[in-house]
Amino acid sequence: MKLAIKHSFSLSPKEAIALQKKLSQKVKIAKLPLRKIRLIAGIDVSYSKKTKKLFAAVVVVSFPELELQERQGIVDEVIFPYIPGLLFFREGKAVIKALEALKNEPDLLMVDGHGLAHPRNFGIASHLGVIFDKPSLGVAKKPLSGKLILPGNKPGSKSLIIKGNEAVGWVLRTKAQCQPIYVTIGHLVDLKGSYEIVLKTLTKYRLPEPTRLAHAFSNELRSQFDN
DNA sequence: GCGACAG
DNA sequence: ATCTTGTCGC
Repeated sequence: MKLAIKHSFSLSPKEAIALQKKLSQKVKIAKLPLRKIRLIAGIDVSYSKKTKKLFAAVVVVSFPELELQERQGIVDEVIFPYIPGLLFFREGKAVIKALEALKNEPDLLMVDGHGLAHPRNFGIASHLGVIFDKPSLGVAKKPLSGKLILPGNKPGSKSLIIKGNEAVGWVLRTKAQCQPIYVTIGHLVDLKGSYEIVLKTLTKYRLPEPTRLAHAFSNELRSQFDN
C-alpha cells in the first residue's frame, strides 16, 4: 500500500493537535457498497512494558469469506507517550510501515481505535484513512468522545454516538453478556456502511474478525520478539 | 474548575 | 496497553 500524504513524527503534542485539526478537514463521508469490498485489513498494536517496544500487526482477510490472506508485522520503539486523543502519534509510524509492506491492496481499513468519535473528529482510524486515501472505520472497546446511550442486550442491537449535531458511529452489541464495541466512521464510509460491514465480519466473538485476528497476531509478535 | 480520557 | 492464574458464570 502507498501513502497519499507523507507524515512527520517528530511533533510535540501541541503540533500533533494542530495537525489533526488541519487534516480533519480532509475526511469525507461516503457510501461504500458491500459488493465493492473484497479485502479488509485489520490493524492493531500491542506493547511490551519490559522492553518498551511496540508490535504493529496488520492482517488482510477476504470478504465476505473472512479467510486470512496476508499478515505483516513491525517491531518498533515507542516514540510518543500515550495521550488520549493522540494515539496516532504513538502507533502510527509502525502501523504505516506494516501497511506499506502489504502485497495485497485492501479495500477497507478496520482499525482498533476511534474515527470521528474523537475530541477533534480525527482519531487514528480517520487519520490512517486520510493519509492512505482509503476507506476506514474504527472499532474501539471503550468510548472516547461523544454522547451515547447503551444498546440493548441482543446481538446486533445498536445506538448512535453523537458529536455535536452529527451521528458519527454506533455503540454495538456484538455478543450477549459482553461489553458493546464502538464502531465509528473513519474515512470514505458512512454510518450505514460501517454498521453493515462490522456486522458481516462478526463470527462467534465480541470483536469482528479483522481486528480480532490483528490483535492475536500482535500478541504473537510480542511473545516472539520481546527480548 | 471538575471529571473523563481509544491503546 | 502491560503485569499475571485461577476461577466464576453463561
